[in-house]
Amino acid sequence: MNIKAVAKLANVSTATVSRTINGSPKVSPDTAARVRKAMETLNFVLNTNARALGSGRSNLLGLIISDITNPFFPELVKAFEDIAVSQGKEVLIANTDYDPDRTMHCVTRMLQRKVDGVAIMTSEISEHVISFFLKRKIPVVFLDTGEPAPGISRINIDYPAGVEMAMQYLTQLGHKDISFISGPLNLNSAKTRYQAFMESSAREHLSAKAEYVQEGNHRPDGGYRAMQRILALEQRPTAVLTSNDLTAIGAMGAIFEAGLRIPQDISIIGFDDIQLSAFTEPPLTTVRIPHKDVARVAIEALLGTQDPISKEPKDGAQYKIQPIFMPRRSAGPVPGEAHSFKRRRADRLHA
Amino acid sequence: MNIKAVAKLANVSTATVSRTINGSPKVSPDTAARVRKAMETLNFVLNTNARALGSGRSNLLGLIISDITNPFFPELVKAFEDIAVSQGKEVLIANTDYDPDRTMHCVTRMLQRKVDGVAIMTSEISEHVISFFLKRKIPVVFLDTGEPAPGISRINIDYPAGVEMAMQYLTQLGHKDISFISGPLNLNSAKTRYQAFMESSAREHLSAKAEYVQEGNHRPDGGYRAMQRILALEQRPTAVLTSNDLTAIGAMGAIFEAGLRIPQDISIIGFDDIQLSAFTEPPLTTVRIPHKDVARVAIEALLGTQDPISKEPKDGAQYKIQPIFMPRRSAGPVPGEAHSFKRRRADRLHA
DNA sequence: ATGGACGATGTAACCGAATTCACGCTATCT
DNA sequence: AGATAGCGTGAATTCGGTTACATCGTCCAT
Repeated sequence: MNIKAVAKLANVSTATVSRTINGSPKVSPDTAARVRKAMETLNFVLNTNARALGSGRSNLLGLIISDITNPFFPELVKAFEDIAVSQGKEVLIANTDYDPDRTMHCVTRMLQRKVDGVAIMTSEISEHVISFFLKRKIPVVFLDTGEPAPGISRINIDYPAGVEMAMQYLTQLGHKDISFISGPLNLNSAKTRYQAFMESSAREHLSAKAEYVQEGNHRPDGGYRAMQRILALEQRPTAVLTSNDLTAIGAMGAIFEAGLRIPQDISIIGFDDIQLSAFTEPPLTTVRIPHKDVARVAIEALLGTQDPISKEPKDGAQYKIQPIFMPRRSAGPVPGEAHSFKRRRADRLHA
Repeated sequence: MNIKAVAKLANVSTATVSRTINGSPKVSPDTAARVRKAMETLNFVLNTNARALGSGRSNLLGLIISDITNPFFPELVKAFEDIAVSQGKEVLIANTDYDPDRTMHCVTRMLQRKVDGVAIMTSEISEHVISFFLKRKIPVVFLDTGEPAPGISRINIDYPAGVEMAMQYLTQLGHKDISFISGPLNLNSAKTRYQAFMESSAREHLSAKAEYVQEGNHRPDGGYRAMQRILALEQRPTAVLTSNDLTAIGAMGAIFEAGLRIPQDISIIGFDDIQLSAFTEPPLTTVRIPHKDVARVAIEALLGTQDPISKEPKDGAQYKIQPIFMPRRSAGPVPGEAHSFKRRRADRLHA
């Protein structure tokens, strides 16, 4: 069941078999046919390990994410994988669970498997780790982190713009007291969004009380608990912005349990736009991160990143991705004021 | 940056380096230390491909799922990965997207990478595919499919029991007209649940009208549309059972949009118990598939499946996993009847 | 003293492909 | 006819580890 057996059966050398497998043009059509038939009858399966070893190329793209349990990531993974496969690449997924030890383990795995490139979609990677890849001339693309640096492509989601859209929407609906539920603030990604909120908040001259910002954990239970704390505040905000949809959904649970209505009593806006957000009750108004674009750009950065001639990594390109505001029904006019606010009907299916 | 360089620096043979890496007991402690220091200073990273090729073992466990976008699977993946890593194995994930072509592609990937075992968590694999693994003496464990066969371990979720629990719960609340939203009925997994529903329905002598069963697609939008069809029925059912939580959440959207209340006007029960189900409004009553148990048993089956002496696969063990009924708030008494039904309060956090 | 057992290490074959280089054959040009 | 180019093919090397087997002391029992 190896190339040698195929070669013997087809009465050619192993080199010819290898060439046939790889679609080399310098194999005559009938030889190729003979080889293919031999592979067929032997049920031949290529050994990827041997191929990678022999050729020095693995055909693998690494994808490091923080938490596969957060629906945003599977959606991203799927998009990434679809594109990668269409380019003849495979994907190696690793998740860090926000844990530095595990992160290091993920990086090691990528290195060990000799990936052709890595997309790092978690910001919890200390910068010095990058050098591991750079030293080996492995293209890297980062989502959403840190300073520009030579040789590193970065995809930046324009969080400030996203937050601004949400804030604009809310202020236009008359909201002045807007709360924020952040992710765990020891994470860079969470800090970025938090800062965007603070800046926008200041720009709009809103009351940015310290207790208006509560820390969640990017998961529903964190949003639930954070919202409970917010609801217990003396001066309750009329709107809440959350750092991701999961948090928002958890927060909605707490709001309902307090006997309040969304959006009549309190408005809420999420971030990410996961599939389910269109199906909550009410459907969640959110800021979509266009994950397909992210995936597309990431792969483009990875595969286009090597100068085809010198094989040296090109200088890292910087990409900026614009979030898209998705008005649904969880955010409405501030209570007690008459605003024209149209309820939308069929907004669940056409996301 | 290969073993040879390390060997030279540490002044030993490559064999000794290899032994050190693999923790062989027959390396003297100080030699091992010397080798390790050499690896350190050279920033040595093992080449997994070469290792796999040389040793014939890949240390990889394959995991084939149908749709990474359905939150049930990431939860399963995570559990599986956690356990695998604790056993020193890595996980290779592949998803079929319910697509036969892609399924074949997944199987090929597993074969090519020479996995040490495969957990097939999608039922959309034609039985003949198994022979690919069996022929190569690769342990296989199936979730939830087909007939017992020698050499194949199977994990069977007791769907009939799960459906029965839900049905019992509903009938005790007075429901007689119970609808079912199935998965795509061309899939085995969906058919299994559908049949369980039909049998249970018959057992309870319920009106199993044909139009009470509507086909979804395992995703929210399918549940939404299916529910719209059900709501348009002349005699509307008072309760709906769905084939998974995603479907249930979609269906809830349709119910709310029709101006109905859950559970006062209509009860709904899901299947799976994904994280989010505790945070919908109302929290979703569902039948939990204990995914951690599934993962644990799967790995146990895979790793324990080879006779340690003969290296022949042992006869496939059969495991049965009992679902767990999770009463929350989306199912209540049949409308118009007085039933004692206690609303639960803090059921979101303690899933 | 001697043979054997054992522990630590080295030597070299091997895993299954990819790839370089050489070679033979045919077709074309002068 | 002889030089030349090109195409299809094969032999042999290489990739980076693992591992069976060989080697060499050392220590102990006889």
